[in-house]
Amino acid sequence: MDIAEVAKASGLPASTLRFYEEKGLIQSIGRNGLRRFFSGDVVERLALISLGRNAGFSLDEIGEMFTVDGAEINRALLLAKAAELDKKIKELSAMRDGLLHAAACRAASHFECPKFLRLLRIAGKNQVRQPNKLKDKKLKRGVKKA
Amino acid sequence: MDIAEVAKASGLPASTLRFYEEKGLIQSIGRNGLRRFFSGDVVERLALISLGRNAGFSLDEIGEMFTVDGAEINRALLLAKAAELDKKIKELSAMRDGLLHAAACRAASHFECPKFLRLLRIAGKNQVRQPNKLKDKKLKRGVKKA
DNA sequence: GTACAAATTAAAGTCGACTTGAGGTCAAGC
DNA sequence: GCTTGACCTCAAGTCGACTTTAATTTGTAC
Repeated sequence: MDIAEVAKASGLPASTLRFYEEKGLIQSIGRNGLRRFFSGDVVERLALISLGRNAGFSLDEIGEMFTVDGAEINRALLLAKAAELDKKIKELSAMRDGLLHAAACRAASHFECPKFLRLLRIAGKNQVRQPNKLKDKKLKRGVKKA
Repeated sequence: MDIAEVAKASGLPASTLRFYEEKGLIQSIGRNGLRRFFSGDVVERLALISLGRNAGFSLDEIGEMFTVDGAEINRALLLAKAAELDKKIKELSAMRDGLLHAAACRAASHFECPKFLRLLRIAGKNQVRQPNKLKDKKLKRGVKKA
């Protein structure tokens, strides 16, 4: 497939595909003159990458996770990442419950509501700071605002 | 409390506190000369902000969510954000299961494993692109690498 | 054989969330 | 009365993940 086809199939702009190739996340299977040529597999790989990004992993992490070093995958790393996600899921659940409660609660300030405060503390447990995330901004191609 | 006390109590650097104030996320209750003076409440508010960041909301979103416009809170917005989190939670769960499976599965390439591919597709449903997230990098103060 | 849409490169720009740096103010201790 | 350390402001810098731009270079259709 040429880059335009991959772009259409994956929903990613060609510039991103080139960028990913440069980072080593995907590979073109050759060139037709200057033009890259990709195997169909790249589309699934891109899906996996998008998934990882969506789950909050950086491109570098994704690279580590899904590269076969030799023939042996980094199983320990995958398990660690799974555990990370699990923790994150618990935090998000607490946050969601907090929001739902805040929307329903009648206390003028949430800080006066013991239930809310309790959720705050639960969610605050083993918290991990991170740059920025989730936010859906540049959902230009294919995906519409949630 | 002065800024150093808030910094210690919240685990955030003073520079961040100034930045948050500038963005309108927190307020100092006055000045002692040049020096800001904060009420103790700000610490809980900061906890809430950290929580929101951790859940993937941008500072602007957090501002919208937890500002009392008039006396009436944005309940609809809170519900919408809760729903967003709920979706995210489902995606992360699928991803986690995918990782766990990948770590256990014997197929040389995951792309040959139907179970993995199925998880891929499930998680890929109503996906939402986002800038970058989760990653714990600048966890300098208080919080250690996960 | 020529035009042109599409691909290529390298470099620079963007965005959010902070951090860092330079230069200045001020209360307290010596 | 002067140094010091904590705080201040404003501007510029950083980081990850891309995007944009400008200047080419084609493959392909006519």
